[in-house]
Amino acid sequence: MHVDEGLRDRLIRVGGELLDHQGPSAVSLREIARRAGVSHGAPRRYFPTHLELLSAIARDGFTDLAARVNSALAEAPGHPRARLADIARVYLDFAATRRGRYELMFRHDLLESGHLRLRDTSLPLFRLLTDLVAQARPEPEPPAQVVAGALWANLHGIAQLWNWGSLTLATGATDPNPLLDAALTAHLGPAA
Amino acid sequence: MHVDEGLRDRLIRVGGELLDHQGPSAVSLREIARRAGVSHGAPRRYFPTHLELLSAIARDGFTDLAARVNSALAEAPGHPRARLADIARVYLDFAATRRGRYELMFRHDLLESGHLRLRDTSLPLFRLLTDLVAQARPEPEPPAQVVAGALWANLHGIAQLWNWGSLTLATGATDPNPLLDAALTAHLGPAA
DNA sequence: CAGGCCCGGTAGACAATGTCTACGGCCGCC
DNA sequence: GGCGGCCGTAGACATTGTCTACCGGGCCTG
Repeated sequence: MHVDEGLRDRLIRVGGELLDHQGPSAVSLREIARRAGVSHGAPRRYFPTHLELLSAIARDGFTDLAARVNSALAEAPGHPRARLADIARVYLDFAATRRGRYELMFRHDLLESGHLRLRDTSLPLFRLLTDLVAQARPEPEPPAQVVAGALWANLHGIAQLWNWGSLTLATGATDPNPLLDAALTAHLGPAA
Repeated sequence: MHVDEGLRDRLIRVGGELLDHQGPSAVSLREIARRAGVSHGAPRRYFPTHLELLSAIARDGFTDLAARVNSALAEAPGHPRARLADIARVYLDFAATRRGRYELMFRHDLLESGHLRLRDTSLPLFRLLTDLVAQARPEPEPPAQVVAGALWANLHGIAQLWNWGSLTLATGATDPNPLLDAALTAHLGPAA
């Protein structure tokens, strides 16, 4: 595979592999070019700046995350509340499994240099979250958007704090699932 | 003031000012040295590596945050639940007001290069959080540590997602307070 | 009081990186 | 058949982090 992909796609792919294998600090423009077998100036033809290439890689991560969420939902449909729990688990697993990717995806300087509209890529996922929250919680207050936002923030916070071990240090826990369950029931009420 | 501070403290201070005024990308070792009026090799006497200087600056941020929390608690004592809300507000305000500092404080590579025990600096704050949660929630399940962890994660997530505008984009909100209130009542029950 | 030592800072070098510019080859098209 | 535009090369430049050699002056020691 990957036989006749253009250089642009190859750069994104190689950069992604580098990110996943060697960590975010290894993803330099020149190293990507080296591994792609081109000169250090070549990427500039497709990505005028280093940040734009990183944004493209991050974008790739968002679509991968969305795919995982969708496939998880497809194979085990259930109550909205159960589906939200599934999404949450996929989210946390993604953050823990593909740390570098996740970190890159939420780098503020990438999100703010919005040429590639990175944020827009995460919007459909949030919309799905909001819809499921609206179904799982019939009460009108607080509005589903607010609950969904708070829940997303909670997921994100758990993922981050867990990933770098702050929570294990503070709580002595060896597993983020109790935290996740606490967050889910806090925002959505008890399961089933 | 700052008349007879040693170079070590001056580097931390100048670096912090640089961080607050010009953003995280401006905080280079050489620029700090320049602004401190010393040669580019001077910092090495006190900080063997760039990351260690950054860690010291981040540490400074944690002590500042702790000071703000304590002063807020001192001037308006109330029920544990109200105090938690105060802490949360201070936390979010800190993250929004001193963005660069906050970002630096939670850079995983700083937290992981634990020579300076950066994480330990945030521990007392978390302990305070846990104690207040235990007082505000008499129920034994889930344990206070878990609730405190989930709440902290939620605060952190709100601060992050809010800071780079993802939440305003997704929810159209102009104020993070509804999210914060939703999170607080979700984890701690309704106010007063 | 003299001499050596070490602390704290200087200065230069080095590799690596991101960005910019000039160049070249190769393709297809008129 | 020539020619123009796409795509990649190659070299330069400033900047950064780190390393090493150096040095000046104050302090302790003899």
